Amino acid sequence: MQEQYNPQETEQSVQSFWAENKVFKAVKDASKEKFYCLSMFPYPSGRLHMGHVRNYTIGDVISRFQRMQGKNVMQPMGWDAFGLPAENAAIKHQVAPAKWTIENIAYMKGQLKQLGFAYDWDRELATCEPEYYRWEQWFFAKLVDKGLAYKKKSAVNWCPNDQTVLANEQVHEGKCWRCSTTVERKEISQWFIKITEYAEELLQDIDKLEGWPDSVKTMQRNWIGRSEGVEMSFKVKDRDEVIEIYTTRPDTVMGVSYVAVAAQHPLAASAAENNPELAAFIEECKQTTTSEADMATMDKRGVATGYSAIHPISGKEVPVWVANFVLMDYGHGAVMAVPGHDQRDWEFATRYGIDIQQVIEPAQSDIECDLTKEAFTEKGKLINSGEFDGLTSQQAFDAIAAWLEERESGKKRVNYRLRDWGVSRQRYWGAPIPMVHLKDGEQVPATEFPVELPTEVTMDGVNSPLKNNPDFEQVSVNGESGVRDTDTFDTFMESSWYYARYCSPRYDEGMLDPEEANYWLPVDQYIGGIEHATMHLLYFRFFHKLMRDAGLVNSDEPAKRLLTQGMVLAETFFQESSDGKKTYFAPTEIDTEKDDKGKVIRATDKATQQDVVIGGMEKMSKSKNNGIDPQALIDEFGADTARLYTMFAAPPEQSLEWRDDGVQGAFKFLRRLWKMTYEHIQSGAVAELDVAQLNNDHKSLRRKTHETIKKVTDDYGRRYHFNTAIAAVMELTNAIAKAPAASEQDRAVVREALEASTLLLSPITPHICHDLWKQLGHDEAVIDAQWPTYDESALELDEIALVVQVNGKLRARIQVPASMSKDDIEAQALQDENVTRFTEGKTVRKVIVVPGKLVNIVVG
RNA sequence: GCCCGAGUGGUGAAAUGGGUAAACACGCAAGAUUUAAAAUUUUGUGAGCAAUGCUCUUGUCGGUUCGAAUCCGACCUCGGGUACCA
Repeated sequence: MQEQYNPQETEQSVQSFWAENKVFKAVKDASKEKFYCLSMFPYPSGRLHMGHVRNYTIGDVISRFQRMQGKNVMQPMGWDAFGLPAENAAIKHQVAPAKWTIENIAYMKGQLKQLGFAYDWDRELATCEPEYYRWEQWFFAKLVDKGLAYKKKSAVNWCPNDQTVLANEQVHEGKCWRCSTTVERKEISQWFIKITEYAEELLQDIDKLEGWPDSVKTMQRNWIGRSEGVEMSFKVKDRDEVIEIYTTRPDTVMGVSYVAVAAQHPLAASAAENNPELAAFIEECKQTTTSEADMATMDKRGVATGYSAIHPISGKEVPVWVANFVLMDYGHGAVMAVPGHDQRDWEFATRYGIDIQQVIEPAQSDIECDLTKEAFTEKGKLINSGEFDGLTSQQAFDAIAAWLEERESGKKRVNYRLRDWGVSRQRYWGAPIPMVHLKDGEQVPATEFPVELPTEVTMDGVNSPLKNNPDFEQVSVNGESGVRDTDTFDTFMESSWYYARYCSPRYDEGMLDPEEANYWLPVDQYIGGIEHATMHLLYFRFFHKLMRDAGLVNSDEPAKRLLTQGMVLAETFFQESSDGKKTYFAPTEIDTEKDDKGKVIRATDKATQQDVVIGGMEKMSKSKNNGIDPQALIDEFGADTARLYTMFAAPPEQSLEWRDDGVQGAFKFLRRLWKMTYEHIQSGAVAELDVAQLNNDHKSLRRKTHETIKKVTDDYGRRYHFNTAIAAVMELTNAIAKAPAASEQDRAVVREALEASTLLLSPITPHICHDLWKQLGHDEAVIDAQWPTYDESALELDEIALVVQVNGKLRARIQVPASMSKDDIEAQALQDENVTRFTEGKTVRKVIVVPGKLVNIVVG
């Protein structure tokens, strides 16, 4: 054994050992319990950043731990290869998206290998490969046949100058990020998948997700947004139209003082014909983005149509307004407005001088209700509501629904906030939507797959290379000539089923090999960023149910356990040009000045020495250019240090502001462990451990060893708190350093402690532990070693330390025999000198004894 | 705006089901070693004070409890998501 720890040498040789022996190849084996551990695959943006290192180290630690527990572990890796950044890079660097993506994959794969992750690389896949997306296209065609996919008009962000569709990310403060033109909404025809048909099941099955964090489950419930309400119609006076609305507060219906419709509502268009003010307003409403955050924070405005609607119960006339906050995509594009009992309606009514009617009064008189200040939005008792007066909100819900139902002007209805999934993207770098438009206007699925995306293309930044490309567009289906859809799929499509494809990635007779899929699925542990809580993780669950209903898998949910890692954040720096365009700087391009708390207070561009704006801590991403590349860290200290430091910095679920202050410390610890093992081996023969012969020093180190095994096993297997697992091993190694090593029996106890440390750390720092394990005299590789178990008898204590409090304040510490009774403990505590100082002259009112912990004496 | 989180020493954090606040590290200070430095190593390190001890301290304010970082209420700040970034 070498005296010095040389991470580069160790890591290279251990990695070759793994590769040559195909140590991580996963093969179906019905005799063993399987464990499918999956980390969310990366978008190949160019280089790994610390968020990736953190995510993949967590997955690797869990995989290695489960394997040492005897499970048949499968841990795959692949690439979420389609997406917008490739198109942006293509335009910026004049390189085809496919080429750029493939080069990035090659580089990042090299980085993942350097980090020593236990992947079965034979299962690698990239979503831009035709062998992958052909099955997605095939599956979509099935959904079309089943009526689960359909086409409808829907709004996109449109840049009228570039004549192109923009993603929300490409719109900054309502303006195009390239040319700063004001962005408009444009309605275009697009494909949708009926996720709403599965809304109820997606909601109900959240209860089955026992291993998922509550925060994610709550977010999904709220996202699906089930509500019970009433649907009713308001006739438009002197016209044929009817306005359909949905409300969750039918109890307030007698307080309706206007009806508001979306700017895109047909009634708005007809009213605008003779109303230039309204026409101008509708035109103006086009100039908003499609993002919900923008809609919700914008100034709420409206214009009256001049039409009146007839209240379905009272028969009273109320004005019809067009309002910018009513969404055409949600419900029927119209709402009833009750300013007395809805805050948004109240603000709108106050602004435009519309009546505010109180129809609900508080159930108790001590609840404040002043409609001149704000709406009263709580439930209560009905007033000013004719025959419904006196009912509670709850009773009125049913009574009003029944009243409407009898007269066929309304009914109860369950509604969901969840909308159908729009999957059409007017972009090039994605999986082509396999639909063909025939001459007669009919749209039919392609019959041959894949519908291959041409990869030798040039991007001009405006038009998709698929458009006006006869080689791609012209096609014949069943002898009829047609034109292909030139849109591509939302990239969430690919990431919704990759986990299933990993089970049989080369299978070419179908989307999934049923035997493999049903052996490995569901995923036992899924790991990824919390930012995916609603969208990806909902589509992922939805797709699993679609595949189940197509007979491809036999489970209801795709993943048993979910670990959402907190984001790795880093400071962002940018400069803003006069037209509002932001240029982001990488942290390496910036010099910073920090205050004494380490907060950045000034930043300058290294190249120009100009000040730049400090944008705050944000998640590491390509678009903010704030990713920290782990390469320098790996080059200097090795993968084990990078892995150890990342795991030691914080528990996985916590977000982490990146700083590398402690990297040296992690490296130092590994060097110390190496040296300690080296010295132990040099120090001479080791006896067989003889438990009967142990002295107190031996017992104490041995107790520490077994306490550590117990704690670390719990931290890995149940808590997923790797930072405290590492701290526990550090404590153990500190104890080893202080332990005597003179006799053979001394060294036997030390040997046991060192072997435990090596095994316990091996999931986190697998390279060094592989070497140390061999040096400690084992033939098998550490990855094939059995996870250690603790010896209950080693944990036993004769005496325990208790804390004594007086009125909740710590006053004394006492040593008592472990078997002492509560009464005797109480007596001993009351006699303690440090206690009597505070109890003297006072009455002891109560004594609380918490076994094994403390005694609290209450005096007064 | 709405939904979900988080806030503890100079710093990263720990305290697992209401029971000793600050484990384990980083940094810093002093010592040993060294011609010197690095490396290594020992000790100290929440704040204040009349310092063998006492008081205060987990974003702020209030509450429940023998006992609160932990539970409840209100607020402040930061992060994530908000349906075309992935």
